[in-house]
Amino acid sequence: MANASSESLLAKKLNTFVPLSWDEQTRLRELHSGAVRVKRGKHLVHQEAQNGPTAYILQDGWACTYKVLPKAERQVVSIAIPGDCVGLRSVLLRSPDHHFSTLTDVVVSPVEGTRILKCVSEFPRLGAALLWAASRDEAMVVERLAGIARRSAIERTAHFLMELAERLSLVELATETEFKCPLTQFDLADALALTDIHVNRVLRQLRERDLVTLKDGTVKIYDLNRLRKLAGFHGAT
Amino acid sequence: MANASSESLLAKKLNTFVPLSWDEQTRLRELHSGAVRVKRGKHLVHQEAQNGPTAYILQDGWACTYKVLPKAERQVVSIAIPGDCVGLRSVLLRSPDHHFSTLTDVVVSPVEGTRILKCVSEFPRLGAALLWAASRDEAMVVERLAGIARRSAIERTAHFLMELAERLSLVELATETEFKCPLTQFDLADALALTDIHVNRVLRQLRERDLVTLKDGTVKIYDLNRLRKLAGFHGAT
DNA sequence: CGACGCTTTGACACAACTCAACAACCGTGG
DNA sequence: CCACGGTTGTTGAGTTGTGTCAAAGCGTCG
Repeated sequence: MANASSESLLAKKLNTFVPLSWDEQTRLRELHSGAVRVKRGKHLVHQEAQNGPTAYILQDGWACTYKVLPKAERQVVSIAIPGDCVGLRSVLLRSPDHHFSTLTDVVVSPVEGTRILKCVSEFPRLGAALLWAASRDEAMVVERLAGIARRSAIERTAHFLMELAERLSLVELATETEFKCPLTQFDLADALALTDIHVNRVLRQLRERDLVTLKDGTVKIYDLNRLRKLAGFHGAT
Repeated sequence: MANASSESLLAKKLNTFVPLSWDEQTRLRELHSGAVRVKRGKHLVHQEAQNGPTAYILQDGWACTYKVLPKAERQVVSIAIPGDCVGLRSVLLRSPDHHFSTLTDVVVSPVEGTRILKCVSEFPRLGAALLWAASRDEAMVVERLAGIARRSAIERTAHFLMELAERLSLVELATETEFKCPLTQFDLADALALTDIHVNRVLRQLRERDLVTLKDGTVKIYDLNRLRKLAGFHGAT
């Protein structure tokens, strides 16, 4: 799973929203110059340094933010794919109290909050783009809330996979019919609010209905229309 | 259910976070000078006027934001009580695609987005306070997500009531043991992701266990400690 | 008075969870 | 080389929490 190109995925994504000038692009590039490798299953400590909370730009690999409840295991709040920022909201707003962890081996660029804020004030359009990204995350949390609340396990799963497909294709990590997905069934369970066992059964159903398969870390979509209908997926946040 | 005092509830709430100067207070007051009555069950149209999206400051009564899914009924995303802003996030970020509606007869002050933004840039501390309020909302959405995902119906309900109690006491609309709650069991069902029928059963259980009652629009808490334990409530966002 | 909105209750169905195995696939070390 | 434990996936049998359907009670308001 190599980084697709030398151009930053984040830049690519933001570009589809607000076309960025060359100045802005380079500045963005500077922001995530320092890349760090982190092993899978690690906690990204979002340290309250003197420079405010740290955000992480994901260059490669997947991560997630989650919450732990007293009794149950963790509930994944959002999944981050290459080109996403983890902890951006914590910088813009002040929402602590959920954790970040890596789902695969990962390459990240830590960015101190103050640097982001400074950058935003110097390049307002960049700020607008980042805000867009943040509000997109926000919208996804709400969508997920509604989904978990009101969709059946199979609809939820279908929807989740389609959302992933859409997001991944924004950074050119997915085609119409296929993409890599390193999530285990445990991870899926944490994200979908199901048991790992039930995730397995649901995946079987999806397979038996010739809709999607998830095998060896790759998702293949066989019938986009029926899948979309099942998920009640509207797309394009 | 009269407006508790001549002082704005919003001001009261923000004050507990950032002490506001007299200037800031008056400016805040100016923001919601125009009060409008709206009947219960109305849609608050969050019109995309030339002045950007409109937010509403709730002076009196309750409202909610919700999403509608293709199949199911609506899912309430957040409940707004007096002193809250509806649609603030839509102003700061750009998250449309959920709706606002009133749960009771209501008194609101519509505020155009641009006015808020202007005010924020002139009075940064006020901005900080508003951001705090927004991020608090955000945190509650996440908490709700986790709750719906991982808590049982009774835990969820208990938690929800405690959250309400805490928020209401911030604007002095709740004592330690009692507060007014105009929500019907249908409303609760929409918020808790349950059926109205099951809400009823859950409320009965809570009553039979001598924890809380909801009767004639008032919630009475009988055993705070056990309730807190049941809900896994940590309080103080 | 009837109509309507809200609550309460019961009987039943089903989706998802729990518990319990087992199979396949690693990488590691003897 | 094989044995090993650890991780992930697969499947079955039985349980349970919620949803569904149906009906009735009770205020209030017109």
